[in-house]
Amino acid sequence: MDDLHFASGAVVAVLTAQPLDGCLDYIAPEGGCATGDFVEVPLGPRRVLGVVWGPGESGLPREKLRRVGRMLDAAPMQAGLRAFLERAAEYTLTPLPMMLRLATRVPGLGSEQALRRVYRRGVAEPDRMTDARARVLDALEGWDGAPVTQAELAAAAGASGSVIKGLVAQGVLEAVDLPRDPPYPRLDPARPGHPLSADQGVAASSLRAAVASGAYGTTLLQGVTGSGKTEVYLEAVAECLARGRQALVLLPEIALTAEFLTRVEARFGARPAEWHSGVTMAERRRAFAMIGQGQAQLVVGARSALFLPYRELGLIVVDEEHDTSYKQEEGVFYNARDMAVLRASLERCRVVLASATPSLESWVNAQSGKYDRCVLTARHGTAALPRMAAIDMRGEDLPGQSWISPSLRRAVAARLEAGEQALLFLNRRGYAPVTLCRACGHQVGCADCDARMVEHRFLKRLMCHQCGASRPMPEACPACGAEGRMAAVGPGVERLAEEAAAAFPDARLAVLSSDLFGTTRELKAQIEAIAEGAADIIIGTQLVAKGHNFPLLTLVGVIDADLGLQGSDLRAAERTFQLMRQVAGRAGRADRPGEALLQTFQPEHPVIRAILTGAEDAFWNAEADERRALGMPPFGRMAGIILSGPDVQAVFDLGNALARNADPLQRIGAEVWGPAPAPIARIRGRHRVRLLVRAPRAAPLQAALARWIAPLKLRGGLRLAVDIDPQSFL
DNA sequence: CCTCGTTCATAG
DNA sequence: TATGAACGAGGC
Repeated sequence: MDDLHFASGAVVAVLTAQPLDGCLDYIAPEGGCATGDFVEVPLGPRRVLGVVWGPGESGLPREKLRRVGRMLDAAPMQAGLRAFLERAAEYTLTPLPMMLRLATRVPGLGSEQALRRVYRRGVAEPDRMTDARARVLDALEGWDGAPVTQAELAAAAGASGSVIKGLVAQGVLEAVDLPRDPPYPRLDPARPGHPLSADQGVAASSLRAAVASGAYGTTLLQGVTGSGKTEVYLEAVAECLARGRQALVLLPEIALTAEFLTRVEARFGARPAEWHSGVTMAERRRAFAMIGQGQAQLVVGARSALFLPYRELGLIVVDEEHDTSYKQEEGVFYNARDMAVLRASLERCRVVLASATPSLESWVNAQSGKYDRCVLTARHGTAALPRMAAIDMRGEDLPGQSWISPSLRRAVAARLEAGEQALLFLNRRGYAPVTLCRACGHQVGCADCDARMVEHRFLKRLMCHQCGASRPMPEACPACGAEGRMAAVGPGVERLAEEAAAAFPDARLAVLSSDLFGTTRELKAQIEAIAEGAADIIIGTQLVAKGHNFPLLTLVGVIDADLGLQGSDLRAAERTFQLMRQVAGRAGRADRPGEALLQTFQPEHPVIRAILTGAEDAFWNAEADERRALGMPPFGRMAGIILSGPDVQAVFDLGNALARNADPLQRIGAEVWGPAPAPIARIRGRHRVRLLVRAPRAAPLQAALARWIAPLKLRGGLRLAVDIDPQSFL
């Protein structure tokens, strides 16, 4: 994408962030403009933000065009980012203006750079030295030349602002106006890092070499839990910074950034820029501006950080690359891991995908040689990998309404005796997954969707885990009216906690489930307390699998290891494998290997076997083969199903039906990303809703849709189009 | 006949 | 998205 300059009066296409289909043509302003310039353009009665995108393209007669309003004070959008937005829009079947919106979501873009007044020592001497004046000058001395505002200086000196004013009037102090957003402190890549093990050293130097080559490439950094992946990729970051290019580290959860920032500070001597939904408006504005000026060397952020205007990006790290939170399923649908690869390929930049349990796509790409691969086998700082074993539930004598097998119970008791911590893992929130009436057999379902309601006893409510609806726990059956006959069926973590409390009355229990904590801060505090030994038994859902360390933990018991294997979900096996390995990896400490026990009814199931033996390659091979047999390439292409019609309700009904009842699509190997909650566009009177599908070739997808949709009766002039991405960048 | 609320097309 | 035009219901 070349940068073009347009003379005043030329016709240019301007991309706005308005919900249109594409660019609009305008007349270039006095003094001309260039591609990438941020401008303000008239749109109807409004003035909106836009970016000059290229030469005019509509062919409309000149007299119908309006003139670009004014140039905005922001670094022009570079060709790399513009190309990225275009390719990403194509790939995710998103209108380009919506992509621009992702890249311009920052307050005050284009408004005058605000100033702040700071003070430094002037040439004059004070006419009289008073106590307060001396304190001010002392405080200024102690500030070491860094910019200091009046309020800061007054507070440090314990004097009022008028003392400072007085000194300024005499020329003892000098006021200077600096931009409000200060650059980020320099990171020092030359500082010595953590000492690396032999394994880590090999991986680190290969990543350093890859970054140094200054070319696009992707490396899968695969390392078991505790093998020290972070130290290794921080070496790649160091290499990138040393070469004067910017680095981006993506993390799946905001909760993990605080700890990571501390590690960066320890490694490079200062804190990097941060970008995620929890960052304040002022800090966002600063980060956006500094990244655009190349004054932020390292950015740590969530997936949206991919759309920032880096000056010279040299490295993107996607940590925990298998994590499903990288999938954005609202508004613009994308997977940040894929978009990282796309952006890097357009910026001659390196990508590092780090995970203990890579996604199938990444594994296949590494296997086929498309990605390089670095493997860390040894654990760092911990004894050894946990010992894995199955508890065959067919041979366990377990009374009804209880779920902790005698074998597991003995193992937990032994750990408690030794003063160690145990984790009971059940990936099911709430008290019981099913609530039914013993009088008529009715199962309480959700009124808004087709899922069953889950009892949450702490909250005394029924909740729908699919759509979030909730209602008070009913006394009487909603179907037959029988009083007091509602029964809980099956276990959730809350019920498991009840059982554990009865079985181990002297143990201190802690339940970790995402719905039990109001704020991330409360959750963090609880996790820290547990890590320091405030609980003997932890009972948790998949929350505990996500990157938090429990150094005292030596036993993990999985209550229902088969849970994720039911259903026709294409990724069921992959997800179960990842989850089990991640949870098991929590067990073990420096002086003592851990143990993981999986309760299962099918110990011979290939997924369970793979989890137990750690035969990952064989497992991934089998998975890849299975998808090939479905006619699906190991990683699919994106396809969009676009529903369009004048009746918005009809469009949504069908969109939801497609997303929720996606079996026919899954059977042909397509992974469906649910419909956007709002129409993506309303064009020429027709609403459009789009589902995104990672799919096999177009033909089977189209055939499956036709078979499926035909009997659904398209209400209200509904139309359906299937749009298959013509190429894949991977 | 006027006012209010809602729906709908439209933007260069 | 945000605006204004168009329309219909209801009040005076």
